[in-house]
Amino acid sequence: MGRWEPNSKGRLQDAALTLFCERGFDQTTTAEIAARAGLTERTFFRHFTDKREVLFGGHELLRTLIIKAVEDAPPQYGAFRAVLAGVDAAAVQLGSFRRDLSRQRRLVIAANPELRERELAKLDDYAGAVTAALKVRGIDEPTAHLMASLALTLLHLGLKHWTSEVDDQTLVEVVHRYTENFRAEIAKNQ
Amino acid sequence: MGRWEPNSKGRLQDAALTLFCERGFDQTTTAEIAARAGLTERTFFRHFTDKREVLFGGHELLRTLIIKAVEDAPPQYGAFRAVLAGVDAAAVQLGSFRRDLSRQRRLVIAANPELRERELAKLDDYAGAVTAALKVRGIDEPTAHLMASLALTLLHLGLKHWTSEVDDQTLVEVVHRYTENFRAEIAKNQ
DNA sequence: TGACTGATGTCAGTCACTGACTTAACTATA
DNA sequence: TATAGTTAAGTCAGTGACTGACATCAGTCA
Repeated sequence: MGRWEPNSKGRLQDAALTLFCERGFDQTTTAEIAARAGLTERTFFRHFTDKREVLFGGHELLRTLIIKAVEDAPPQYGAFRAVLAGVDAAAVQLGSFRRDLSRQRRLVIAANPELRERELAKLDDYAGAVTAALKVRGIDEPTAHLMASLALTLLHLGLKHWTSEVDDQTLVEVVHRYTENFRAEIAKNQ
Repeated sequence: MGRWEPNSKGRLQDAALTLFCERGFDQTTTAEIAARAGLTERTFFRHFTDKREVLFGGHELLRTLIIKAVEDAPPQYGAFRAVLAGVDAAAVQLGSFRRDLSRQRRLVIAANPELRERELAKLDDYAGAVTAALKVRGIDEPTAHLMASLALTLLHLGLKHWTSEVDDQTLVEVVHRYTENFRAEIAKNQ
């Protein structure tokens, strides 16, 4: 056995989610989270840049996943289809998580404005990466930005539905339905 | 003359923008802003819920303006056109501000992640309001959300261009150009 | 064996933000 | 006109997120 219990970061994340569910985000101090994980507050801030960040693990992984899907989309795909390939990849990944944990996390975030703000920032970070990937495919900057933003909104919406509703659709199916409705509405062009 | 100098809120906003430009957001304390405005820190927090908020005055006004434009769009307009009417209204309003002040503000926000986060939250707030207005027009929730998000991204992009570039286009013109490019790209549908 | 590393602890500090209470000019009303 | 209420501030004493500097000590490597 090592000098310390292993996986301190993961223990902090688990402790935080549990406490946030029990008492709420504001009613939980970083010292309490650390104590529950058998660590000190100072160590919490070595693993996470701030209190909110503890809820957003796995963020970089998802970003690289999306980007890769956009980059690897068939070269004849335009911006819209390329970006949808990215959304699909993310939806498959997110849809493979335990739905109940995703729902817990969503409830905590929904209950707190600061956390919603951070979630938007994460989405924007993804969107920035997707924009860059689209530019490599020859799309002009503003259009790339709009497509990226559209894609992430789509994913976000789908995730909200998937974690709140109790129907049989997979996350991917939900996203596809939303996409088609949107495309039809734009095509009307009136 | 009244007991206090008038327009304390405005003085705080001016003092904040000046200090943020001089030293940066992080290097300025709320006490310093208050002192420069001839007030105390406690009063700062009576006017603004937090330090960042001092940079986002006029927010409610712009929101009602956008919503009204969406609501007042001709009934035969679909979601896309209705939402573009909202963008136009906002662009006209924002485009009427002094470009140099808008640029100052943009530089401060761009230099600080917390401020960018708050700006995204404001955009999301607008988007939520626009979504509601679209639902009244009979648009289904997810499509309304996507259209609203698209509109606000368009506005945000245009504003970034308008405050950074030095060309002759008005904000409204910039937004229209972006819109057309985007519509064309989606219409390709490949 | 001894120097080095790396994850953690300890401690003291700064600063955003809040609650409770106070102050004094303005306003309305008896 | 006196008085009571309102309002926009000030004062003060917190709490808690976050940081920098330094200490510890099991494991590793020369």
